[in-house]
Amino acid sequence: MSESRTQRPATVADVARTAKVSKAQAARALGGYGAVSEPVRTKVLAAAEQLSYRPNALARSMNTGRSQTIGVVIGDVENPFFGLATRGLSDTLRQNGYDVVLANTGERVDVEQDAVRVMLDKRVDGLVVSPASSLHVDHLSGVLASGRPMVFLDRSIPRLGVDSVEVDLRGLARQATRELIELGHRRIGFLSAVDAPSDTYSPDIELSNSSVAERLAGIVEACGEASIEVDPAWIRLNLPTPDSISAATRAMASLENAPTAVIASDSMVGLEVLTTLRADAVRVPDEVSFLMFDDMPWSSLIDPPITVISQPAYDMGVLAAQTLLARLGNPQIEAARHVLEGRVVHRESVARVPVPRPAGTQGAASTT
Amino acid sequence: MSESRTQRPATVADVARTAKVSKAQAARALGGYGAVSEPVRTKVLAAAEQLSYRPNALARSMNTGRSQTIGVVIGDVENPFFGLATRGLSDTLRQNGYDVVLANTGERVDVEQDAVRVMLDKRVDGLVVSPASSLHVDHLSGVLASGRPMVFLDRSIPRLGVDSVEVDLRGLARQATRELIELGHRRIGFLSAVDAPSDTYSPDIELSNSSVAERLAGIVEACGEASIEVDPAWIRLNLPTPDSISAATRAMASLENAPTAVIASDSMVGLEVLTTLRADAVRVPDEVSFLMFDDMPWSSLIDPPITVISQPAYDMGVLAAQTLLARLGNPQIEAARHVLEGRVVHRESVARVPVPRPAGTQGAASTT
DNA sequence: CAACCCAATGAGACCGGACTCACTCAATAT
DNA sequence: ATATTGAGTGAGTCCGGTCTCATTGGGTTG
Repeated sequence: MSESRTQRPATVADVARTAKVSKAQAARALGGYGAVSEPVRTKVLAAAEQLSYRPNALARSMNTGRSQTIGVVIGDVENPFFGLATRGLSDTLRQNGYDVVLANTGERVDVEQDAVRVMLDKRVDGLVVSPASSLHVDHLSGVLASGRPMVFLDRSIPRLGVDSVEVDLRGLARQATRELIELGHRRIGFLSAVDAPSDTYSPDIELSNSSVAERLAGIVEACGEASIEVDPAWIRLNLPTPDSISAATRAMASLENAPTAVIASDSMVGLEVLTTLRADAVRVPDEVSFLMFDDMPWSSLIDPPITVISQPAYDMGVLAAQTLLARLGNPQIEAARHVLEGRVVHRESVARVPVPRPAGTQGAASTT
Repeated sequence: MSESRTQRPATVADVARTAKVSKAQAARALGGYGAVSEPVRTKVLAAAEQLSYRPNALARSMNTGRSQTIGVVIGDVENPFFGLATRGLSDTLRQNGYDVVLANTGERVDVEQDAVRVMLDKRVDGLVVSPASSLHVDHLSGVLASGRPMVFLDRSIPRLGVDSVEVDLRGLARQATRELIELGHRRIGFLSAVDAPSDTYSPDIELSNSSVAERLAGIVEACGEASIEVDPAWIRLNLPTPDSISAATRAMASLENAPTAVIASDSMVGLEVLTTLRADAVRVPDEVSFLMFDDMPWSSLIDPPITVISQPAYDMGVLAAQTLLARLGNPQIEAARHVLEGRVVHRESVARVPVPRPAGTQGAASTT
């Protein structure tokens, strides 16, 4: 009854001893390589079974150099877009025998740097990154230098020459904005959580997050086409918390030249904007038109159903995984930008611009 | 200009050679252990810097036996509850120097078994599992036998004597159901995606998923207290897809004795139920009261705002991580069930039962 | 001045697999 | 009958760290 408690797991050597063969033969039988006679194979497998032998993946990785693990570095799994993409990634990778190490950076470059470093130390076979910044990329160049394949998800940094999987956010933003303009909107707002050098827009602003930069660029381009001058106050950045989004929404609404249409950079920002509008009894779309990036299951359920720019998040994850797997198979493949189809889903939160009312009656706040 | 491309990363031996000291001394200086003279330490660190040396975490893990990695095995990151919990886990673990390997089982036991096995092979230091089944637990006992700490999240399997972090779902379900009963409801429906031996309820049903079993038990208990007999047709299980949820919702609504209140097992099921009700123009709460488990940001945004049973998902992740970390520090700690506070958040989707109408006028379907 | 202590150091074992190399021996080719 | 082949085998190296052990030598103590 004196079973050795927490006995250390059996090794090839243990199996070999039990099967009364050499370590090399046991390894061959277990690893399925080299030449092994039938009786030996049988003995070894029986011994392995008996000792419930399991290979130590660490030891194996050490001399194969392959860890069967992929690092996934994203801003926030909590964001449903990334949640879904992560599932696409993890489903696909698992089917191909890879595990996923997940790192959540909270969109902080320093955390990202650290996460990437640790993953390289752990010898991941490849990385999927949604880079927090397109300005600080030394750690990403480092990945390239290490020779490990990498794929960017949702964002890209063209000069690095890395595979990327994205959606034509700029085009979609342009399209959606054009539609707003056709409906008579001339003042279009945009809110994003993105970390930016200034809280509002300026023509020469440089956004570190390329995917938000694209969204904004599309909006600005469409405005440009229609010779609409964009008031910096309509574009609010640096909104990492619900409270800041709420405050920005209110600030924007109480502008003398408040936007008649508002675009949220993602569903999390959108949710907060909508909540604030609801709290302030601002009617959508009668008083403000609203649309947001990312289609969520609830988008069509709320009142009014929300017009959205939909991205195939799950498929993006799948494609990113496939791209990475392809590159693992053949590192020579030329890097490419994979652009998936997104689309504007028209629902009921966007309407023709309300008839302008006499100045001063708009909003509750007094602006002297 | 003939830089060696993709040069293999520097090792301790390389650093030692460059610094002109022994491998052992280099290792000591880099590892910060043993006795190293100041000049040697300086030389070694300089050499390491020059070669941009990074320790190979695999090699290190091999003889320390610790990988600084925790395995997280859950049903579905896409489910916002798990998404949030995962963030709580990963934030906390990262702060303590641990990485997270994520596995998504889709609630399938075979996938879970496989995931756990691979993680043990990779020598994770501990596991956080949301067990898909409380019936097939051999692989989980295996984890225990391996001596690696494990914590259950959201679910528990008491006989295994494993730490768990949960919410008193049974109590909350009982409370919510009692409230429905007080409002006059006598026919209460329940829908869940959980994999079950039969599609509907029976008193001796055995659910593999303990957290759904608790929810259901709470509902049944409250009905029992009020001497309400539960019609099996009110309880629909085995609803893994949106279509099946939708169909079950419709089937339930067209029963002669259709429930006057419906409880959804989680927000994903709830969303689909609500979408179906909306599509069928069933008014909530005028015609059916509705409530669901898990509070989502959109719960209060839709019309009507949804009454929910809220669980502190993020905090559950944090606590699970802390519990695991504590056990890593001291394996002797007695296993405990950690029960966090959840609560019923009253909003507007629950109302007094509608006045019964004459038989035959209820629902569109003819029941002869 | 001998005895002793301990910081500093290098050689090398070790973790657990993968794999190379040299060798045996029976089956086939000449 | 002899040469050639190759399946089958065991000994031992290697991956890149960690860590033990024995040795050296400057400083302290009796």
